[in-house]
Amino acid sequence: MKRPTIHDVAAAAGISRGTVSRVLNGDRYVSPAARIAIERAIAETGYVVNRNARNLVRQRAGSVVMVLSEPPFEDPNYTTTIRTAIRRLGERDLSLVMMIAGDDREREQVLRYVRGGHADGVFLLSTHAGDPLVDTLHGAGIPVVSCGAVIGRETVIPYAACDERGGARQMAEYLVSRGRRKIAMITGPMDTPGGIQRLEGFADVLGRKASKKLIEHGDWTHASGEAAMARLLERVPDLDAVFAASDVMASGALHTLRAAGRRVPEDVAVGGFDDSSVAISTHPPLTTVRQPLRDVAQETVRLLLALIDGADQVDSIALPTSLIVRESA
Amino acid sequence: MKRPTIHDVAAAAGISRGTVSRVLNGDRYVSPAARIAIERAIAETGYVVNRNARNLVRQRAGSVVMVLSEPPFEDPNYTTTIRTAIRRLGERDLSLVMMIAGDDREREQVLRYVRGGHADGVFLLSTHAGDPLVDTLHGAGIPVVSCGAVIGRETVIPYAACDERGGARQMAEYLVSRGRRKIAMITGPMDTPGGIQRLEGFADVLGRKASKKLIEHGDWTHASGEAAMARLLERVPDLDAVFAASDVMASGALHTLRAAGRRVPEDVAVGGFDDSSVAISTHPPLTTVRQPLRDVAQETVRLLLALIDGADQVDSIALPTSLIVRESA
DNA sequence: GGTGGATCTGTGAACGTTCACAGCGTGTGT
DNA sequence: ACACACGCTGTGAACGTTCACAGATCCACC
Repeated sequence: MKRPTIHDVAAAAGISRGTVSRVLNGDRYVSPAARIAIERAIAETGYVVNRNARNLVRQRAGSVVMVLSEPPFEDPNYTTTIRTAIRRLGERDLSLVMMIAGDDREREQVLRYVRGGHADGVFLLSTHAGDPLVDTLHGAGIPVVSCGAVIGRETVIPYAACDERGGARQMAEYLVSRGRRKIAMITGPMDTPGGIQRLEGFADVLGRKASKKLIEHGDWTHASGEAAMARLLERVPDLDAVFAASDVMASGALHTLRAAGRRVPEDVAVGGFDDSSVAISTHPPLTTVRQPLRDVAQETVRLLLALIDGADQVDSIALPTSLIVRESA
Repeated sequence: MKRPTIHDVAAAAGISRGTVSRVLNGDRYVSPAARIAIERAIAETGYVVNRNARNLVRQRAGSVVMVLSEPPFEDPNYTTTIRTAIRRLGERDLSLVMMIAGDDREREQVLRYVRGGHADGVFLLSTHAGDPLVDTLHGAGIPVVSCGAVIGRETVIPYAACDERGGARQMAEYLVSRGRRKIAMITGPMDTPGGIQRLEGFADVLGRKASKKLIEHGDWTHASGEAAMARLLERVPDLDAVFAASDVMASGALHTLRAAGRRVPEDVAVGGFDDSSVAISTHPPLTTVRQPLRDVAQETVRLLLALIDGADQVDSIALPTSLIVRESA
């Protein structure tokens, strides 16, 4: 009934526990005979190392905590990121613990968890500008990385992200190349990298044609896309294209455009961002910008592992996006 | 630099570590004076209990593992479920470890993890019929629950789920009540509860009108919805309604219908299931069945906690769904 | 044949808790 | 006056590892 310990394995193999520990940890200096005997004993007894004991003596946690921030925008990307992170961390025998840092109580909980040494590293996801947790965690002396830049802390928290600005440029250039003259934009919240940098990329291409009149801000939701589109139409009735900083907001814009009697893409071209599941469910399907989500997650983990392994500095990285042309533009 | 231990707290408070441990764990039999002194010492030193040491001696893990199954269907529901689970488990100071069980290697990893005593319970998510992990985990003697029934193991693995069958009945009844006569269905995979039970609910209402001709199977994807709809149209050109077992498949059906020149809902009414983010991004927005996702996750956790606390049996539970009427039907 | 370096093994201590036990006052009932 | 329960406290052992150290064996080289 009781789980076998290293002593049981040692006894079964007729060898001391020190040597068992050595083969467990892949030390050299173990005779082939001992190794074989021990491996057989491990198989026979069904022994599995007790992580609590190991981590206790090693003063490590054996896990990484992924911190999600509220509010819970419907982000279909989370799943991919989580899966990828689990995979990569698993290869190093690190488990992934999930935590939420929505309110102060939860932030406190995360901090206690990390301060208590229960995690070897922190993986931030969708943390927004000014989140107090960022500095406290970094101050706690534990490796912290972010999937997507943390606005205002780009130099202190290493991150992997897609090239937001470049992706927006791709879309803007495409719209221009299709002969659109009055191109509006619905941005994300201006305290997120996706909000800020996608607008920058848009402005890069449109130059002074990207006037205030043609810019509206949303909050990533469908409803905010609808509303922003309505304001744009009222202000600039003759616009002939709109670039929404997310597919979900683009689908909101689509609804407003349809209600206003505009045809897409004939009258107004619509561009999205993310290539999420909604991109193919709209009518017409969205031309959008795809993020290399898997690679981004993978690189984020790589940075974190490097930090955990003792690197005192790592370089943030931006991965290229690709334009997915469908029927909306 | 070193983290303070219980000894440091004891020294700072001038009391033995036994008493410190007692206040840490909320024992009675601690004098008010001692309690105050210790609480101050804890605050002063910034002490946080070392979970590895605690769990080692208690022979517990202090965490629950949530097992995701492949393949990675775009399921926007995951995020809600994960968040809710984290919240509820956090209240009990249990952390949530995520694992993937897609291939044999990963299943082996999960098993080793659980067998090694690294988890106090297992939370299954979207496990499909015949997954070998289910029996092995259950056989390992660890509490296992599932969010959504595990087909073929309904009696052995307790679960919380939405009332799939009832939800499908709601939709079918609604379509009938709106005067639809030839109602088709696009089901999910028949080795999932959503696939099987939503079809059952449909059949409950339609009776022998639910002929083979009017049933097509999909695999939850957009593409499969498109294809199934095409087959249905070819076989039964005069159908006047279709119920897809997921919003994503419904959006695929919508595309096929539009391509075939059918108007929705005038010619063909379309119903979905899930009320996911795609439901409002389609044109027209989907009439669909909403699952009480948060409650389902919450109940699943409740079952698991009961099991962990020693209950030797708990009752599975199905929560009521609600019909969300939009424009597609 | 002695010295010294590999290679391999066993042992004791440590990691930071909890828990059972024993001990000690203090009051209460007989 | 005695026993006894009650409230509270300190101590030693245990949990299952790893790690540093010391020792043993073997071989090669001078």
